[in-house]
Amino acid sequence: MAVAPPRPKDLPLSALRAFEAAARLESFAAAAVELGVTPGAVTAQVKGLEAALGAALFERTARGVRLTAVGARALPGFVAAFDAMAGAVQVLRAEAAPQTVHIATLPAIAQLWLSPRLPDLRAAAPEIVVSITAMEAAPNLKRAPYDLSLFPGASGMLLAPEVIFPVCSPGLAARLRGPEDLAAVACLQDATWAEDWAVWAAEAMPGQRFTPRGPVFSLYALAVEEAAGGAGVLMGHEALVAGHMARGALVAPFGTRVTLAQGLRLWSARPLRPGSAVQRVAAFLAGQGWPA
Amino acid sequence: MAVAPPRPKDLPLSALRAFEAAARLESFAAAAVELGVTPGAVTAQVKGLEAALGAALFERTARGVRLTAVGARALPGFVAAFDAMAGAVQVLRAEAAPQTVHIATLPAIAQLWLSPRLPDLRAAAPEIVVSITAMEAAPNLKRAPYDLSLFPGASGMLLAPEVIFPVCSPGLAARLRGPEDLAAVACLQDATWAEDWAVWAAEAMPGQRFTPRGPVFSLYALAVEEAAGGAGVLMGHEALVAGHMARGALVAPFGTRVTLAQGLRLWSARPLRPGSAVQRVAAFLAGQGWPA
DNA sequence: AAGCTAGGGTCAGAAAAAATGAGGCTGAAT
DNA sequence: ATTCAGCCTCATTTTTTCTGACCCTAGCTT
Repeated sequence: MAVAPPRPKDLPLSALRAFEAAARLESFAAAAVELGVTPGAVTAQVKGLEAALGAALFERTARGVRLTAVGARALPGFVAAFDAMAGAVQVLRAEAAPQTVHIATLPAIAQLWLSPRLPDLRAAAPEIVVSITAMEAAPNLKRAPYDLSLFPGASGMLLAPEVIFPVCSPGLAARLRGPEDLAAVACLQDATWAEDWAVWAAEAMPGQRFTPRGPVFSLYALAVEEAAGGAGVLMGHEALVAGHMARGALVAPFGTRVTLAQGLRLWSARPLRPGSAVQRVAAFLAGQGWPA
Repeated sequence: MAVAPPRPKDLPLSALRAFEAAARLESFAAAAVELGVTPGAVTAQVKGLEAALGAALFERTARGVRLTAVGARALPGFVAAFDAMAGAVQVLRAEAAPQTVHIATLPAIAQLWLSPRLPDLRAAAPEIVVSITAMEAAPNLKRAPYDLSLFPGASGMLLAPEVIFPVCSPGLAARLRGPEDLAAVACLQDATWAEDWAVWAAEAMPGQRFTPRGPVFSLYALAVEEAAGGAGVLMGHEALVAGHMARGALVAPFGTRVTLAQGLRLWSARPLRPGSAVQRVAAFLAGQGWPA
């Protein structure tokens, strides 16, 4: 005979997630990217939340959004809550699929560094399933569903230093006497490492202005193939062109090598449990010495 | 020119919420009640989550569900995460509507204890909006969106002891010589406090079996009105019938009063910030002495 | 043994929520 | 003045979620 409980419904979780992302990133557009939706969806979610609360959370300007005092005071709790949620999801995933390891990395690293090492890894630990996701920028490991990330950076476990120097096919190399000959050939560039040529030139040709001319690639692995095919000179990252150099497809025509401050580094989302699949994969990757 | 990121989509939050509730309560049916949906909806959510994970989270039996080892290891993280989320929502609500206080209580307490005191509260703090939600059982304050809860219980701040004794209209009282006369009149009962008569009878008529006969109400306030109208004898809760007794509508025909172990108590969801609307309302309620 | 009950499962259809896509507005930077 | 990045709106579409009705099983009751 008890009456139906007309309870005040709670706030929708998805709207809270949109608020948290938008507030943390201080941008609806950035939040939309993070959440994988369109900006309009974020607008709608936040608007719905504000309507439910009866208070504004953002101040909108033509240049973007800024948190109101109310929103700013509420934000830290949500950041913590969603961090905790993501952590719980990681634990759940690990429990559900204890032999699967998810790795996030740059496309170039995935193809040129990680991929050649996978056969050995499979041989060493055939029961581990390695899942690799390529992306342009390192994910927020507190949130994204990856166990390991492999990116150039300044902190984390160093897997290989970043040493760069021009590489090209042996045939093309025969026609290059010195760095000044670069002006006469195509200099392949990669969009991800747009600064490479300038950095190297500053070392190899001090005082001279050098503007590389040649095709720009968005996939470094493709640029490597093109260079091996004789299309031009590419700024090689040692860790990524080592395979091609070892089999003679690429050679270094000049002696100048530049070591970048950041190297290829490994991060883990959470402390590695000894014996876990993640820990074993990390140990394998860390143990990959660099073939001289 | 960057390729569209085909990212692995995260687990749906609503499914995680269903899992958390079902796992914590160890019952899909109970989770459905807590979430305000039908059991079928919970089934579907959990099933979807299990499918996404590729692992079973519950063992189903005809008598209910039990967590699997995987589910059990994942649960604590989700409980913590949803607690944090609810806390963040509370903060957000408080920031958005700092002058609103949400109180959860029994219907009977709402009508017979709280309601008569609201005019004084409004007079003392007219800027505070008090929202009262009646429910059958005390909510989980860590989760439910209430600032204060007012229920019979053993812990929390005592607002009034629970003293019970029979009450009836003055006219009916004149025909009652002693407790044994109760067998000849209607004994009104309330579903929420089904044990009241037995408890009181054990004290007032030791050794005798006493089974109250009379209508059963699911709304105590209605039973009080009926009793005042002469419909029978009701087991009165002092804090709730005081108003009617003060104006003579109800009288206590017998001298035996029984004090229950638990009293009317006030809980708050989180520490009271001095000067906050919640703190002021709590102080007002706590300061309500009991008219002798 | 038959009936009852509590707790889950399933399914089709309905309802609600969320997302899209196209167009518009604003103000800072060029 | 023009461009451009960001946000807003709105109608429409897509996806998710929920319901409602019914079935199934195991433990109790009668």
